Amino acid sequence: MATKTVATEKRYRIGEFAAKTGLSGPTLRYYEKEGLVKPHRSDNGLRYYTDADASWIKFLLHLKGTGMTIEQLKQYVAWRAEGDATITKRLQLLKNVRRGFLQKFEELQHSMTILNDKIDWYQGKVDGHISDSEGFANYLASLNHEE
Amino acid sequence: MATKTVATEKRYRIGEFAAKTGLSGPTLRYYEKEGLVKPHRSDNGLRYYTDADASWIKFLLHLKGTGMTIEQLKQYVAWRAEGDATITKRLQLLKNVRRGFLQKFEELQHSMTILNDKIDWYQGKVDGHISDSEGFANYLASLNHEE
DNA sequence: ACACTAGTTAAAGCTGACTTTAACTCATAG
DNA sequence: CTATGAGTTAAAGTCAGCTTTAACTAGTGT
Repeated sequence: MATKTVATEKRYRIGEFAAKTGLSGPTLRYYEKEGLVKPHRSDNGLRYYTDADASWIKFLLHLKGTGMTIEQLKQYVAWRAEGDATITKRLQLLKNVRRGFLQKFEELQHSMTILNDKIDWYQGKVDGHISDSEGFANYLASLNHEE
Repeated sequence: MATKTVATEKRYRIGEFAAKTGLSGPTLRYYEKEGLVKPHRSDNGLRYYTDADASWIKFLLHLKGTGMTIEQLKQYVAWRAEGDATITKRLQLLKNVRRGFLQKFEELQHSMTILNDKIDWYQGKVDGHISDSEGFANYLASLNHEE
């Protein structure tokens, strides 16, 4: 009789999985309570997570990183659970998220410009390239940057 | 006897100034309590702000936009009030802020890539370019994108 | 056997950044 | 003269997103 070998996927308990994903144990339980992730349970009742769960969490964190709130993620997850019928809704949601994100992104770039200008201005003062009396507004104007 | 005309700068009361800066009245008072902005007072005791205050607020909001917390802004403002002796400290603070910001910015770009890919993937499903069975992980791999 | 570490739950607490409320005054139009 | 609207203060409340606590159980190393 041949022995059947089952390729068993790696099981991560919450501590190991927390380290793997960069989240804390409590945060993982919190996400579970919110329905964002559904870990499995081994015979002894302890949670375990798989590599597939890790990919899922990473994807969620990317969505979160673009500005989606936990509530929006919950909505997304709920639609996902409903199956293909909700694909257009999910697509629409993600497109809305992207619109908001692009808007925020432009503001970030502008803020970055101002921050860089200010750093250059301070650096100029420190290095003596900019006169003691030249104000930042003047300096910005000289760069054709606003605000 | 010639009459001396003083060019008086425009005075904004809190409501008008709130509209001008996009902040709320309460937020302006909150910022004042935190020492981030010092409005002036007219004879009747009401706050007023000037265009210079507006520039200052806009600059603060840009710094805030790059990830500085209110606490960091308070530190910055405190150093500024101490005069030129703290210029290197301020420069250092802003450089630290920039380091953190650039880090976050890269993560944002990565998240953006993932979001775009996901949207394209859904779009492909909706348009029928992507087979019902092709998973997102596969799709990402086909683009040489990770996670 | 006993300590130590990791896990379990529900619930309360925390942080940052405001927002809202309460109770008031002051300036101006009708 | 009184109603309206904007301003004033201090203090309490809100919200998202965790984090901490309390009180417990279960598995592992010496």
